[in-house]
Amino acid sequence: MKELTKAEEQVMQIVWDLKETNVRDAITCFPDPKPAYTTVATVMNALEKKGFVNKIAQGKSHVFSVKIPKEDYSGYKAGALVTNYFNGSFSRMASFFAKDNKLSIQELEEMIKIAKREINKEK
Amino acid sequence: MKELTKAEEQVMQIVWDLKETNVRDAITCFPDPKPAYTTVATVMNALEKKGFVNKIAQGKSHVFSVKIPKEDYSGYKAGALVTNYFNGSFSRMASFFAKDNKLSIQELEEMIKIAKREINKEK
DNA sequence: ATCTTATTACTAAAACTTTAGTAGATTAAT
DNA sequence: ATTAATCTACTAAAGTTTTAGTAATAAGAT
Repeated sequence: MKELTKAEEQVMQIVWDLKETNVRDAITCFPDPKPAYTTVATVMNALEKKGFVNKIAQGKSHVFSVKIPKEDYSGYKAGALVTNYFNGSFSRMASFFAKDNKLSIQELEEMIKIAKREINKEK
Repeated sequence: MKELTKAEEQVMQIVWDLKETNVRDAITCFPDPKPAYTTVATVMNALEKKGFVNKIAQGKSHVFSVKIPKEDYSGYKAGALVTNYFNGSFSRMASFFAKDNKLSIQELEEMIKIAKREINKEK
């Protein structure tokens, strides 16, 4: 999996959001001050070259659509984070979040449910 | 919290590991081909400027020691990941890991324990 | 058909990151 | 005290990323 740079990631988040978009529409999703048209176009082309989006001619412009789903990249990034910052242990990360009160009761209960469901799957 | 660049992060991981170190010792932790002495020294100084390490003269050289604990930066990175890739929901991330069979039974049980402990804390 | 507007491909300037050299200072050895 | 080795501060080249301009092209309006 190729890495995205900051700028590429920002544009890619918009593509993931919209599923598909042309340059003009993508720009409207940027906070002010909005980047130049050609800036976004350049990044879009980089995303295509890296295989993250498809580029299809449509009318006088191009439509860029998701090629690598957000989930794929999320998984890649999450895996790297756990490896580099939590000794490869997910529960270590969970414990970190829990300690910091970053998790609501609801989220904790949801986590228990998920964990139990997975444990039963294995049996 | 300031962001670390790739090179800075690599050096910082070594400092976190060793707690404190001079440039020469840090270099031994690099895989071959090892970077030049001055390269590591430059990055160390950048880390000091960013407030991640302390720099103390000791004998003819300097000792760099952890100033921002790994946990602080880990938390920052994990928070950003959850925000940007899991809709701000940690349990969504947990579920993602669980589905992918990236979690062992042991880890899942550990997670349940952690969650239960936290839930009881709140009562 | 000409003019205007939108889009793209190509290019490049500006900013940032990485890597390391050089000169000078400090220490250690003889 | 001269020499050798090590370290730092400063500087800068090389590489990468970000941003956007310019020229060419295509579409739409009158």
